[in-house]
Amino acid sequence: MPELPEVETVRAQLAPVLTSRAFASVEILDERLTRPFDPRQVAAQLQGERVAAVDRRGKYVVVRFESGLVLLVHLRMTGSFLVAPREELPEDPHRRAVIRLDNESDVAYRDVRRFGTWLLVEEEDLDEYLGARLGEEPLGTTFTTKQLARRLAGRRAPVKAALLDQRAVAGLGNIYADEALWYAGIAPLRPAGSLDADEVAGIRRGIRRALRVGIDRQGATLSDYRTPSGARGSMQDEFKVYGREGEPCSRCGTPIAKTRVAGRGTSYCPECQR
DNA sequence: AGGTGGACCCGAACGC
DNA sequence: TGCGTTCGGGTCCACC
Repeated sequence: MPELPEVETVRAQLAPVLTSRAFASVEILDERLTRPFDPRQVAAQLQGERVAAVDRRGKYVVVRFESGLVLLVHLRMTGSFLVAPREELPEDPHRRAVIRLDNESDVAYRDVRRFGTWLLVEEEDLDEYLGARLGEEPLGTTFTTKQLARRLAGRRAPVKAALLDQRAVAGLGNIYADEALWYAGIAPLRPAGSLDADEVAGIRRGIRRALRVGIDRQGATLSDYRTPSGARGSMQDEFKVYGREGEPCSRCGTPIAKTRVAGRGTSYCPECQR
């Protein structure tokens, strides 16, 4: 599933393809993608726009145009891009949109489960939109132990649930939350507000470590995820707990356990996560 | 107010 | 073999 490392990999591959190019034409094939807005109108607004930059915030891909228009893409669970030379995109029943650039490239957007979204906003409204939904960037300088502690203080929810709240820290999903808690040696069911300063510091380090490893490996490919060049990530080979139920913990040898936290499948080591 | 659980989707995995 | 059922995952929203 695309979490921060997967989205960052997508951003990094799309940036050189899109930057300074204009959208010659845009075709949106699924009305859900732009809901509640009319896909024909969104496509018309995008046509002719020239890309100034491709950024990322949390799990959003942020395509900035020279005009000040911004396209916010959220891949949700199965969204992906594929870049191909003009007219060479393969057949794909799950294709939801096609961008034809003003050079020799086409960019397809596919999404099996159709949860992904494209939203147009004006640059002046961007910070308000993202600020209402997202906390700090976990790999940025403003993501401090003190800042994270403030976000967790007083919360009775399990720390795993708190880390999945994008307003606490932006970009973690089910997989990297579990990985981060394993690195930190903290049990996922611990009430978020019960953690002391050292434990919060450990979680901050665990988050950054899990995400950095994920970016290094170009994300994790479980079933659908591909980078825009069609490649698979290899983070799944580095998982410490996710999907490793019954296998020995690489730190202490205890079999990895699985439970449910806040309605999510949650993998952890029952021995060395306290 | 803060926490939980359902809805949205659909392919894969599972059970009979 | 073939069918029906369950599951999962990010976010929003209704409900407690």
